[in-house]
Amino acid sequence: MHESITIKDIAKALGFSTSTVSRALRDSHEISAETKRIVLEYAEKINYQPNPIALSLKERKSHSIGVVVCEVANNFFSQAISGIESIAYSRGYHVILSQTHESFEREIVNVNHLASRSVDGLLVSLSSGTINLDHFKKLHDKGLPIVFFDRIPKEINTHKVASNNFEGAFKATEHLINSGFKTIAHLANAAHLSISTERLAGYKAALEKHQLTFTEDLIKYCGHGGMVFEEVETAVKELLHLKNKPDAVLITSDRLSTCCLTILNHLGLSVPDDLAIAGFTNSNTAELFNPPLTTIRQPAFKIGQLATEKLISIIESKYPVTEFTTQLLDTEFSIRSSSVLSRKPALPDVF
Amino acid sequence: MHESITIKDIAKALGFSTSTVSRALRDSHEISAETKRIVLEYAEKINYQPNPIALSLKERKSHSIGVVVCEVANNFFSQAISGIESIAYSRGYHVILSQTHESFEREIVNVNHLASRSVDGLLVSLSSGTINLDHFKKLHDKGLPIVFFDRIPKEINTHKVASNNFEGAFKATEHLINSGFKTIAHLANAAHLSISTERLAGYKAALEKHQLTFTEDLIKYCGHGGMVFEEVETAVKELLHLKNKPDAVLITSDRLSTCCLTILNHLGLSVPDDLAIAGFTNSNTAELFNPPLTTIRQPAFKIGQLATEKLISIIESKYPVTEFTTQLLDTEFSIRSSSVLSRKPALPDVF
DNA sequence: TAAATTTATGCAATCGTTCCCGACGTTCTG
DNA sequence: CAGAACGTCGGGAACGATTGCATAAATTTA
Repeated sequence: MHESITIKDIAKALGFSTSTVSRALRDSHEISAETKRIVLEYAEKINYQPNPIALSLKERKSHSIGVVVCEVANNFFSQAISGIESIAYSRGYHVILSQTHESFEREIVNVNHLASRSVDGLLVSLSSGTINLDHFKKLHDKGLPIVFFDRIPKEINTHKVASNNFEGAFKATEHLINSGFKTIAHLANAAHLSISTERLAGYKAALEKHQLTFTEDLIKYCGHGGMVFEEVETAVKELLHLKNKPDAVLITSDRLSTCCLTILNHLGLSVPDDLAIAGFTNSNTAELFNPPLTTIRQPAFKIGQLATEKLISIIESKYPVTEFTTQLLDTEFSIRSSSVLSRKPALPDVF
Repeated sequence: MHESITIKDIAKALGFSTSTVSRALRDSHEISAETKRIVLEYAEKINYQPNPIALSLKERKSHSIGVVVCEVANNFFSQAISGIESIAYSRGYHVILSQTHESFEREIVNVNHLASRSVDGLLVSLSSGTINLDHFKKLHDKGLPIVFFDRIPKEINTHKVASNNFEGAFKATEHLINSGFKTIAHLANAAHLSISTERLAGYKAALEKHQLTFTEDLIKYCGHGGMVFEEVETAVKELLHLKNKPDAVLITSDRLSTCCLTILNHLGLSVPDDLAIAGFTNSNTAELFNPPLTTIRQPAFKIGQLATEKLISIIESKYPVTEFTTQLLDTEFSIRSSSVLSRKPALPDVF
């Protein structure tokens, strides 16, 4: 890739100046039709490609956006990234990927690495290890466009796109209640994440609406979100040994859902008879599970698309953007046998 | 992000020339210790960050690698990308993502877009729509480092990393034979992909070894690799209506495996009694399926890592690389109930 | 016909950095 | 003590493109 041709080569070959060539290629009005033709034909012939890095330097714009997620190999995030890529591609932006592995330090390093002017904007889903947002605030104050998605912070005023986690959890919990379950546990990701608090709130609201008392014991947090199997195993076992043993559990994370099902299968427990399950997951195969899993599915692809559109709108805005939105997208609730008792028919879900 | 500080600002503030500042920051031997101290302290104080784009222009190196895959939201590829990111990150490279959606045209556009000098090398898994490799050859001849992984071409001489598809298919087929199945169908991705031909060869070899005759009818190709459900549905139904109806099927693609199981469940057929299944998939939840799915799993993460290491080794090589390797990594075979008859005990797998 | 305008092009600065080369001053060598 | 050697530093040309300004020729206008 060293003998790459530049505008200078064209100028030299054709006897023009570089400015004339540049303008001809850009179809400037101040270049004669004849000159344009000559330049364009020659450029075409030798397959001239403008150097994007030189352009970036000049325009102070890299035409690329950085994506910061905890893990790529995850149903939700890979779908979201697919959405991000689709929009970015169509708008002429490159997508640069980085993973935090739920580590605060890694998030700081990645964000700064991306931000040190090689990226026009950032698309971020917070890591569970994030304990403060200074690294984002600093960049945001400097004027770097940032859009948060899925795991979003309250403290930073910018566009945010996420699922309607409250309603997703509310609906699923209400479904469990309507299906006849009385003691509903809650298995969650790291407690401080927006997805956790919002889903917990939805869960609580559903309990309250149906006059079920909320018990702290029934809430279990798994800080690693299912990445550490033992953590989930302990949590599930603790739930099962409770005096007020739950008959159902709402699981608010993808990996947690599958982990929990695995654990119950290993323990030889029957789902839903011993313990019913409804879980947040973006797996495409929940229907295939044994038993088929009742799921709350997030519109991951759409979330990625919307977040990217909003980011690019900030990037390309002529004037500073000060009005920001937080957009919540509805989740998709699918009732399957993991939450419907086989021995006694379930009550109708509407009532 | 406009008031970003440059080496010039430091020079002006400190009364040095830009060259001195640059050298001081680079810890050049021709700068006095005292000057270095002053410059470094000041740079630290005002949080100077070198402009990577200017560096790229100067060094003709972007410190980023382009990844071209058909689909991010896919178990195998998202795991592979995770491996790619892990190595790239540790070696100081950015990962730029693009998807072809199995389209030839899109592959050409993406590859050229990435290659037009904004990327130091390319990591490619071919799309199923790819009918010729001219776009890669052109770039490869120009000196752009390319490493292929998973779906690899024969015609281009460079590093390649993939699974040992032959052996994976061979083992699984032999397992089906040893489990007592006589008529083993083969459900595959687009016929011309390396993964398809290699897996087909493994399948044929196992049949041959066990004196089973190979029948063309029993091979069904799904050009969209399971992205188009109807295509798979048609293929499966055709298999089921064959005069020599298969009692087992080897499925050689991730999405195809789950699609097929879904279809069989929908048809009310019992797996493995009506039709046994063994499939290539990188799903983490095959164990949870109904029935648990016998799988051939590819070391996706490792493949991504190795491919990236090889790519970076070419990129950073002082002299032109002419010796290339094709590395095949072993697959992981997990026998589960989808391939083991419940009515009659299976024959031992060894023998 | 002189002046004003338009047309088509070149010059040179710019983006932020590196690095070759030259210019000092000091110290060492013979 | 002259010259070499060294240690420090600045000037300025790159890298590849864009663009404001100047300029020359051609054309129009008065």
